[in-house]
Formats: sequence, structure tokens, C-alpha cells
Amino acid sequence: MADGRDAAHEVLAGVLQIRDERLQVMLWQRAKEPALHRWSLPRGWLAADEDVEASIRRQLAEKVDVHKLSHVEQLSVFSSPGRVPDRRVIATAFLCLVPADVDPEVPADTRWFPVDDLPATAFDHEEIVLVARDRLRAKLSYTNIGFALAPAEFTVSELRGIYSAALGYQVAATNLQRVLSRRGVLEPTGRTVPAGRSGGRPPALFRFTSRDLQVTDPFAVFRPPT
Amino acid sequence: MADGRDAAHEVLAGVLQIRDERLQVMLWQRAKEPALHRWSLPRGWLAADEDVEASIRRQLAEKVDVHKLSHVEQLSVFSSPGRVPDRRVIATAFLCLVPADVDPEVPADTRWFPVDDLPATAFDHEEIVLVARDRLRAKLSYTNIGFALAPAEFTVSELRGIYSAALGYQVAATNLQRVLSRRGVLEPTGRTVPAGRSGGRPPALFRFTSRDLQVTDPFAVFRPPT
DNA sequence: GAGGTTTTCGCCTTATAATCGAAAACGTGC
DNA sequence: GCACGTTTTCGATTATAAGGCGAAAACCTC
Repeated sequence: MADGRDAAHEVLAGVLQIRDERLQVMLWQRAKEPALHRWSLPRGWLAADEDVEASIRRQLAEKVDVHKLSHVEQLSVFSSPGRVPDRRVIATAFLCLVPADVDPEVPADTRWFPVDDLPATAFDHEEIVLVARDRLRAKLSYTNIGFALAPAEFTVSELRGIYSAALGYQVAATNLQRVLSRRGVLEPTGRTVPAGRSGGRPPALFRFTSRDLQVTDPFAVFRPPT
Repeated sequence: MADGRDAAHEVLAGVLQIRDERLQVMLWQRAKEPALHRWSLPRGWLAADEDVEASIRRQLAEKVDVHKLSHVEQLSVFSSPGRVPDRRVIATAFLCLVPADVDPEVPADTRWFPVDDLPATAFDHEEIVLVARDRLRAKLSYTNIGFALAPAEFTVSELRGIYSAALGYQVAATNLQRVLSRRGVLEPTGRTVPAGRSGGRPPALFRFTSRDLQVTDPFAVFRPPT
């Protein structure tokens, strides 16, 4: 109808994780038309008794252990009339993150792909992956969202690797540590790596001070006088 | 159904403008149940042949001259099962901005309210207004979104008033000018105000260099090496 | 214990933002 | 016309945040 009362509503998950030093996204291969054999984001229909966030968590539970998700945030609505053939489907897309130190079990039709080297995707899913990627990259700059990509504890080198992979270019370890420390999002645990076989000085272990998303407002002009 | 195929989809507009030195939002008073006499955001049903942004522009055209909108951006989806009584309605909310120097004609049931002093609103519309307000305030810090609140040309004092009203606290004019100039988002027109009856030095006129949204990434750690 | 490796830290430079006060450019009143 | 009040503008200075670099620390192996 012309009043939108019959629009089907789906939820889509862009699940991102640092794997093999690259930012990768979880996709599954369709076995049916339309978009046969193309790669799709995890998805599902919104149910009557849930909001979109509850729905995306329920859909993902069929793919991975939802407890391994370290962050879930709404991205955007995709609603072009022709984005899915034959019928009208409105999609709410999410950005979901998994820490780098877990390897969730996934179904046989599901694989990880680097976000900068995607296979042929179904419908508008490539665009959605890129929106998810860009949102993550932007938030790495002005929030503590690194906590969702990193393990609970990590060395500065490991964190550098994570940030470099997510951003797509090398960042300096020394500066990364100081910037995040000054902002108060990073703190030392006081312990170091057991001094195994690295051949160098055993690195100190760090953790994020908070595992909730916090923004750091950098511009003092626009900050209220303290 | 349990698959979301019958969810009604509405679009909601948080239309913000600086009026009387305050950040205000456009609301209209409902004349029917539910939420009789409560104040509501402009809204409408998504039609079959339009995406959500086209829809919000169409809905707003019934309230104001859409050409006066200087910025439209998607905010978020609101989808709690009980957000509207009796039936399931999914909402995509938008942030819409109007420059401070226009006073659009609005219907008789429509008024402007300061976002920090709202009347009794319908449904979850108060929450949506606050999300719109916070999004605007955040973007004032790291984008050139001021162009959407300011007239085409303005003095530094006027711009200071606009930023102060939008942010809810006083900002320093001298610093505002230099920060925005350095970022390259502000430029002088070369002309000054006709030297009327101000009693002081006639202020220079400025304009924003672009009327498209541009973000300024402040953190060089996270910036690729140039 | 000498030499290689990785991490950590201090020093210095650069970039950006904030404060402050003086000078500029206008009105008004005498 | 000129002193005075007003508002804007601009330069000088300070404060804060970020980036680069090399030396020192803390481990390993031989």
C-alpha cells in the first residue's frame, strides 16, 4: 500500500573482526535465488515482539555465540525500493564487533573476507559493509571503541597491530599508547607477559579502562567551560 | 506475523532551528487519540515507491517549504514493540535543519519549542528530539554543520550566537572564528555590514566555504601519513 | 658476559586551541 | 572637529595535544 503498512523489515549484521592482521567481515553464501551463490550478510526478519537490536542478536545467535560480540550498534536504514528484487524490504543494518582473540565457530556456508577484498555480494550488502567499515574507522579516532576489537588484556604491540589493521595503514605504537593513555581509556595492568621466548624485553600488559563506548570530545572551543 | 512482513513503517522529522537565541524544534499538536493534545514530530507513512529520505522530504513538504531545509540526515530507527499503542510501528527518525534567518510558514497546529523545555510529547518523541539535539551538538564540534544553522552570510558575532544557542553554553567569538578559519570551513566575503546604527566597528561578513557536510578528522595518530 | 631483539621512556618539535589586551573602525555628543 | 563609548578585529602569548626519534631497559641466545 502507499502508506507503508505492509513493508517487510529485515535486520542485517556487519560482523567485523581483526583476523590475520586484516579487518574482515562475516559473510554466508546464498544457496537459493535470488542472488544465488552470492555472499550475504547475516540477516533475518524482525519479529513482532522485539526491537531491531534484540532481533539482530537473535539472528546472530544462529551463526555465532552472541556472547562473543563485544559491541553492537545501529548503522543506518537501507530502504531503496529496488534494493531487493520482487518485493519491498526495509533493512536496519548493524555494526557488530568481535574481539581479535576469539575464533567463533560458524556454519559451513559462512566465511570471513577482508573488507577491502570482498567477493560478489548479494543485493546492496557490499555498500553496507563499507558503511560499517567507515563507521568503525571513524570511531577509532574519537572513541574508545578499540576495546571491542582487542582482547581483554594486550600488549602495546598487539594493540598497534589491531589499530593498523582496522584503519588500513600503519600507526605508531609509542604515540598510540600515549594518546590513549592521556585520554584515560588505556591503563596498565601492572603485569607483564611471562617473559617467554620472544627474545626481547617482556612487554607490559594493558587493558581498556571501560568496556562501554565513550566519546572523547577533542575541541575545547566547543567544550563547556570547566 | 513473526517475520516482520507486516510492520508499518513511519518517518519522523526532528526539525531544528535557532530561534530567539535558542535551539528550537518544530512540533504539532495532535487532535485525535491516541496521545490526544500531545505534541508530535512531523511524520508520515513510507510509500511504496520512495526510500526513507524521499519520504521525510515529502512529509515535511506539507508542513514547510522543503527548499528551506539546509540539511537532512538519518538519525536512528526506533522500534520498541510498545512505542505506539495498539499496533506495531517502526520509525526512522531524521535530523533536519533550517537556517536561522528564515521563518517558514507553518500550519496553525504547529509551533516551535526550545529543545530544553519541551511540552508533553506524544509517544517516544521526546527521546527522539533529544537524540537529534545531541547529534547536532556533537557534529558542531567536528564537522562544518554550522552552515546549516547560519544564514548564507553572517558576522562573527552572529555565528557566535548561533553556536552558543545550539550548544547551550557561551563560546568565545575570537576563537570560534580562528578555529573554523584554520579548518578551512569559514572564509570572509570581503564585504562588511553597511555600517548602520550599531555604534561600533562595522563587522565583516563571512560565509561557509561549503554547504555540504564535511568532517574534519582531528587526530593525526589515526590519520594516514601524508 | 657480549651481542641481538623488543619494549619503554624521555626529550624535543610540531600542530591546534584558548586567553588576553591593544588597535581599528565605527557612532554620538559636545 | 574631537574626545568618548562601542563593537570588531588582530597580534602576542600561553596552554594542550600529538608526532618523531633515539637512548635506556629488560629480556633472549650463544
